Amino acid sequence: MQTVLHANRGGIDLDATLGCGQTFQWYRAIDGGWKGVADGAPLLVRQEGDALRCESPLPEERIRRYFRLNDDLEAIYATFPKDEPLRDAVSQFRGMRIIQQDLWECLVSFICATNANIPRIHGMIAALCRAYGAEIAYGLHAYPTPEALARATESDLGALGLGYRAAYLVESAREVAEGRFDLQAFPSGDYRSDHQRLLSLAGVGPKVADCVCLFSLGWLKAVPVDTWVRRMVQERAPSLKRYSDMGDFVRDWLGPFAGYGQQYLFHYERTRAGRTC
DNA sequence: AGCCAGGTTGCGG
DNA sequence: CCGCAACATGGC
Repeated sequence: MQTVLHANRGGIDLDATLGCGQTFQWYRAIDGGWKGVADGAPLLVRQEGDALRCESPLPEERIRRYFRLNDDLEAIYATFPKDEPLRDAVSQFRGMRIIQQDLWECLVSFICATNANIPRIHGMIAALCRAYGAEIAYGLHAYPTPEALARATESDLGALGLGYRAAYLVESAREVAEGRFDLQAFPSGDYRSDHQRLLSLAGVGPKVADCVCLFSLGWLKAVPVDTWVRRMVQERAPSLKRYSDMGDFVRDWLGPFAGYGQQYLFHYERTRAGRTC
């Protein structure tokens, strides 16, 4: 079915939202829109001003939640510091929204994302979905379920070019498929608790756990400290070394929506450095 | 060609 | 707790 969904204050910048490195299985459609998978279902979406024209079997509320269309971006921007890099980033990508992805999809994405660049992450996940994900529309594959990946072997996934991530993915898939790790327990209501529990999965360290907290669990204060964020922190606080200290520094710097601010800075720095994907 | 990439792990101090 | 090397591979 087709629907038009209007974004809350701040509008929507769909290209930035889908292209800023928080999700990796969206493709530009011929009409200038995007096609992809949201919560396991196919979704065609095109921006029309401050609204999204969508075609999907998903109910409207699921799509609104996926794109966080109810977030009041103007209110969030108002909490940001007046620092120059962030002001530039916000003016350049006004309307970019943190999205709220399915937990397992998000885990798969960011376990694969470790120590790889964004174009390569696209390729790895595309190969994974083609090989192990159900075809849910013409040419469009869903993410593989935990059960499907649990049946694979490390060398099966290695053949897809995942490198050492293959072993982590199979191990974590088995933890979930065999009931030792309960996805339904998230979110718990406490950011620290969610973050710590995610660390027990193979291939999930503090940074991946923060990506999941921010991009799936809705913890807008979660700050994934990757190489780009680390560089920005070390320009301002060269003495900081520990992951948790750098995260706390960014939360202190950017405020209660630090995860949102971090994403604007991340995308700004990366595109400024010449990256286009 | 060589460095870098949305890091994590397992080791020794 | 800390620092550090190994890890597998492709993009640029």
